[in-house]
Amino acid sequence: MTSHDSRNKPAARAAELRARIEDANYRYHVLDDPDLPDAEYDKLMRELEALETEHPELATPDSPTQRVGSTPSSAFATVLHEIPMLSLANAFSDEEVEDFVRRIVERLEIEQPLFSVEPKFDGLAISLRYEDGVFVRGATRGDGARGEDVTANLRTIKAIPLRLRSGKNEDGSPKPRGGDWPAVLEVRGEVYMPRAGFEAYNEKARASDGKIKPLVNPRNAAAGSLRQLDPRITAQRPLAFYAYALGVVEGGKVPDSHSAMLKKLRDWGFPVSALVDTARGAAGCLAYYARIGAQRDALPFDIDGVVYKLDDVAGQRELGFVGRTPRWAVAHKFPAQEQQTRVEAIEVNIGRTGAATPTARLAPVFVGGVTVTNATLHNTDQVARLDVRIGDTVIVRRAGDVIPEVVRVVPELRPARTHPWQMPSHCPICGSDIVREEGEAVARCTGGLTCAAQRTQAVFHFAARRAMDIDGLGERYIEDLGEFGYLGSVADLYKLKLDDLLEMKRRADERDGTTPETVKAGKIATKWAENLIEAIELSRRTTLERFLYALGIEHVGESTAKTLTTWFGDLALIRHLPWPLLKLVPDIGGEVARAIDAFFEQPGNQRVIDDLLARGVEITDAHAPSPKLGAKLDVAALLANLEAPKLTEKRAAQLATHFGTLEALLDVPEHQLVAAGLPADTAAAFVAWREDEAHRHLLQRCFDALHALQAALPETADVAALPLEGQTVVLTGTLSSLTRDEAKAKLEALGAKVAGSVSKKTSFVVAGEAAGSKLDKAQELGVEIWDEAKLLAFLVG
DNA sequence: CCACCTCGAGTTCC
DNA sequence: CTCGAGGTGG
Repeated sequence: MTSHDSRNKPAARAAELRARIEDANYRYHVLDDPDLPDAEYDKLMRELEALETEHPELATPDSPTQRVGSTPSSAFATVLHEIPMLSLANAFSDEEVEDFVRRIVERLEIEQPLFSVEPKFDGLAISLRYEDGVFVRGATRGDGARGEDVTANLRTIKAIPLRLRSGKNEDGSPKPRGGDWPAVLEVRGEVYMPRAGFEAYNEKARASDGKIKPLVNPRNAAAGSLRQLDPRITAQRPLAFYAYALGVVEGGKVPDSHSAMLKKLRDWGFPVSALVDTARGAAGCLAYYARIGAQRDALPFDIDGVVYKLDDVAGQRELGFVGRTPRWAVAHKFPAQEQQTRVEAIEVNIGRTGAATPTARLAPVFVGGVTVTNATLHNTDQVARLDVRIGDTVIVRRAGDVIPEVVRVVPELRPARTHPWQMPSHCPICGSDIVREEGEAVARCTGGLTCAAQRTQAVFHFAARRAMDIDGLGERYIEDLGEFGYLGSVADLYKLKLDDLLEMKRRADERDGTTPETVKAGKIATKWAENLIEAIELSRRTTLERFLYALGIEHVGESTAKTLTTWFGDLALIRHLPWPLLKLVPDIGGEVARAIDAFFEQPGNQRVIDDLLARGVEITDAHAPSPKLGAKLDVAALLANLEAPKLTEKRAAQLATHFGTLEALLDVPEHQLVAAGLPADTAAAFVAWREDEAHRHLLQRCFDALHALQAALPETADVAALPLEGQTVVLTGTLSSLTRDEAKAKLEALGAKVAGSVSKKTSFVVAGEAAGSKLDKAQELGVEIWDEAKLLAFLVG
């Protein structure tokens, strides 16, 4: 025996062991036909481990022993999906499926298209990347464009091959070394937890006396398991995997039909569901749906529908996408799971604006994978429509996959002596009147900020991530701070000291009779309070947009806050604008303008703003009003906005040209109005209107504000017109080098308005990969179309 | 005046 | 996510 041989002997044995183990995995997970008893498998694994320990140089990253790494990570890196991970359009009825098929028939001009059909697994979509046949990275779907790197956790799933098997020749003989896979291959599929594994795990959890927490349902279990920071925990979870799609493919060819591609994936070592099949036309798809639906409860895993994909890849390419969903595939969902339960109470929630929302408190019921105890009833009308009463038995369903809703009452199970539910006349929190305005769907508590519920919600909104972004200020803390008098208004947040928080906590603990954690820990645990103080401190520097949104003005959400910011630029101006002036701005109509005006007219609100500024809230992006505002500051338009009787746009224009300024109108005698060409009755009506003190005051405020704005307006000479000023742009398809949000922000920065749908007013459409109907529409209307390259060139130049 | 679109607000569960 | 309501354009 040569020394050469003795060096290679362990290496040869290791390779042999790996091949045996991989083959066993393949037979078990892919072929579903195990040939190696568990004990034997374990023995091989132990031998391989021993060998690799003895000869560390033999250990390779794709060895089966390397499935469980040992280093818990502290966070998951973000992975960009070069080819976005799709979301599918849903179909809930036969008609929708028929429509889907008809569209394909019409567009492709083919009869009876062939579909690759498969179950829709209820798990977690992931993407696996193989380079030269070796698994290098795996990521969650995330938002489709970017997900989280969960490679270490995915490695622990035995159904996921760490390296690809050689493909087969036509005659079934294995390909030579290296296989026929592309140099880079991304495989998409679903990680799921088989029901048996789920049950077994929970059995163990129940036996563990609470040491192991039971899993809620297989779907959440799969998602939760992949998000474990420590792969050793993931390794203990019974996870499996099915492949069903491809992502990036480089340096190699893949079959040109979906079904052939799935076969190929199987050869390469990926589990592909045995339930995948092909079907022709809508009828074939619906038959498949019925067939799978009948088996659903007996399947070893959860599914929530079936998926139909046009089998022919060339056809897929031709059909393209609408937004982020392909036109060549659809998910046919099983009907939402419905359950019966009892309404134990109907409670009223008070929102930030005082909106009183009835909520059904339900006997806990397991629907669609979660235990539901609450369901919103939206408003009084909805309760009346359903005639839900306390004590009723109702059918509950999870609408749109998430939000529980009461579908109907089961009348035959209604107990005796019930009566229709009525909105209480007084707020359950503060006792103020609950009033429903004429023609409105919502009833509101009139308590305003004297109502603890509204105050809490207002502060919660103020602190929200998209508002002032005070991290860690949750509802409970806000309630406690309010209860113990630390929060008269949101401005008091910026007065809080560490000691205040600790004192608040002490009193809350005392009230609840809980042992303060500060004592339990044996030392003073102040970290949370320090963090909160720090978060409040960080929130001080903010933008006008966030600040306005945070104030919680009725009808002013993120978008309107942005509109106000771009047009007026400066809080000092905005806080004194009368509503006729606000109304000059596009997208701000009478309702919104009045709401803003009314908010700032409240002295209490002005004081809160003063306090916020005095306590160090700093708006970092104040600027002069938009130069565009100059054109809007038109006396005629402003006059028309006053809504004085009979003062139509035409009359207003007449007055404006004749008198030039608003001031003149405050005292101009009636006969001069007539002399200016106004009909006698209009002039009289105007003078009468002007008599009213409130109206005079409004006029006064209007011209004060007009002057203030005109003074603040930048010199027109300075106006460097933004390149996309006045242009409306629509984005469609997927851009590869930047996200839609980023593209939107960049275009807006150049003055463009980014709209959602194409009309003849659209200046141009930016079409990314797989652009859909918006592109069609643009072509139809002859709207200019840019591709990504042109956009990038423009953004750079 | 109506149809369409966009925005705001409220909501559930882990 | 879904509903209601406000704003705008045809």
